[in-house]
Amino acid sequence: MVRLKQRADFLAAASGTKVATAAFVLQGRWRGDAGPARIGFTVSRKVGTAVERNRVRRRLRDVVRRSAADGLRAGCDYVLVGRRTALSRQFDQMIEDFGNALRRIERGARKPGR
RNA sequence: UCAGUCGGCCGGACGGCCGCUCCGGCAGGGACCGAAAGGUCGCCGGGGAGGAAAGUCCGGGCUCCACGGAUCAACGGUGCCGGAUAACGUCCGGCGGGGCCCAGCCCUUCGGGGCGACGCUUCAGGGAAAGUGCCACAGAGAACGAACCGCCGCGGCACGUAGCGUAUCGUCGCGGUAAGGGUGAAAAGGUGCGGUAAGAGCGCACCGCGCCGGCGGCAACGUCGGCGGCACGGCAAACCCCACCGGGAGCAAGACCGAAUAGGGACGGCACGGGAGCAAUCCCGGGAUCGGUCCGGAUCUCGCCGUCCGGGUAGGUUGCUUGAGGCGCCGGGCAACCGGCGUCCCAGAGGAAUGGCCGUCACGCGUGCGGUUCUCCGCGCGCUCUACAGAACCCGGCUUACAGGUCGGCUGAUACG
RNA sequence: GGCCACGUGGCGGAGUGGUUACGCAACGGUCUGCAAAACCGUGUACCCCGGUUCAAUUCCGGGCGUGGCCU
Repeated sequence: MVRLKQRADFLAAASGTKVATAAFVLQGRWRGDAGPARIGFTVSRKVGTAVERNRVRRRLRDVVRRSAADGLRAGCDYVLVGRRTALSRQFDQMIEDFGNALRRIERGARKPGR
C-alpha cells in the first residue's frame, strides 16, 4: 500500500469527489499519471483522544488492506477521513462500506467529466 | 476472617490467520519513483509503548546564538538546619510553629479556666526593634495608644428622701481609671491573689515575651540561671531588606546534500529609466551610498540576452539512541543514597510502526433462572470483553488520571484457643 | 513536539484586596387604535479546586477549557 504523505496531496484530494459512510468519508481524485493508487488517512482531533484516533486509523488501514485488490484504480489518490463510529462498527460491515464507496466514487468521478 | 487507612509492586494469559517497523546475517544482481539529493521493492533470525509515555510545573544533559574572564546593576527564582544528588522548588533525617487527643500540674466563686509530657496530624517555615504602605464596615478609640456607656474622687447647684452636718440619689464641671459593657478579624501581655478612692505589672506566683550569660548540639535550636516589669498588633503568596542561584533559545535546536521559480553578484554583447527637444539642456520618477534622524542636498545607477558563481526555499539525509542505564550479590549509612564485583543490551517511528480479525480461559461488572435464612453457589446472556491512557532528542523529579489484583504496616470489629 | 496569551450576566467589554462599571439583548410599565422609536424600571455574572489573608473576582499553587505562533 502506497501512502499519501504530502500535505499538498491531501488538500488536492479534498477537492475531489467525496462519499460519506457511517464510519468514514472517502475522498478520491484522479492524479493523471500511470503510478499506483495511493491512500491517505486523516483522523482529526475531534474524533477523540490519541488512543482512539490511532485505533480508528489502524482499523481503516486494515479495511483498505483487505480489499485493496478490488476497486482501487491506478493513477488515483484516495483519502479516508475517520469518524468516531469507526471505533465500534462491525469490521465486515466496514469492508462492505468501502466497496460501495469505491463504486460510487467511480461513477461520480466520471459523471462531471474530471 | 472482615472493614478502613498508609506505603510498595503488578496492571490480562495462551493460540490461529493476515500485516507494519528496526537491527543482525545472507544475497549483492536488477527493477521502479525522482531533475538531483535520495527513496522503495527479497529470504532467515531477533527486538518492538507507559506507570503515568500525559500536563509541560521545576532541574539537567545535548545543540546553536552571544561571549576573553570577573564583578556590579536590572529582571526572575528559591528561602528553618544538616545531609543526599550532576542538579532541583525533589528526596532523607532533625528542629520549630499550628490543630486534635490526653497522663499530669496550677488556679477556682466548684460553673469552670490556664499550662501541658507522650502520641497522631499539618506547615511555601528568612527578616515586621532598615524603611514605606495597608488594616474596609462597625466602633469612643486600629497603632508616636484610645474615655462612648460605666466605676471612683473633688467642687458647684438643687434641697426631693432622711437629717442638722454628714450619708445617699439627681444634675453640671474638673480630674483619675483600662476592672466591666459594647464594636470588631484584631482593643495593646493572660489567669489568680494582694493592693487601691476606683483601678492599673502597682506588687507577687505560674505561664508568655525580650535582653544577657553558662551548658549541650556541626547547625536550626534546646535547656538552666539572672535581669527587664512589658517597651515589640497583623500583613512580606504588599513594596522591600538579607542570603543563595540563574546569559538566551530550543531536536520544528543544529549539521550536510539540494531543485523549479523569483531575486542577488561577476563577466561579455546590444542598449543607456520616462516625457519635451535636431542637439546642448530642462522637467518627472524608482533604487543604492554619504552625513546620528526628518526635510533638503551630493554622488552613482535604472533595460534586454547569454555564461558562470554564491546564499537559500520545497524536499532528502543526519542528529537518533549505551545511558547520572537495568538486574543480582556483597559492604557502608538511622535514611535518602553511595561504593565494589558480576551480568545484560532492553522501541527508535517520521501524515508518524509497535497492529487488525477470530477462538479459548481467568477476572470484573450488569442482568435472568434455580438452590439457599443471608453470605454465597451453579447455569445462561451481554460488555469496544477491560481502568487511565499511545513514545516523538534523552534523563532526574513534581503534579494530574486510573477498573482490578497482590504484599506489608497500623487501627477497629467478630470468632476460636 | 515546543512556545505564549486569555477565561467576568444571553452577547460584547472595563475594573479592583473590602457588595463588579457600561453598551446591546431579555422582561415589565408609560405613550399608541396596534406596533416601532423614545422614556422609566427589573433580573441575571467573576471557569473549577486548594492555600495566604480578618476578608480573594483580584495574590500564590494545581486542574479544566479556548485561542494564537513556530512548519
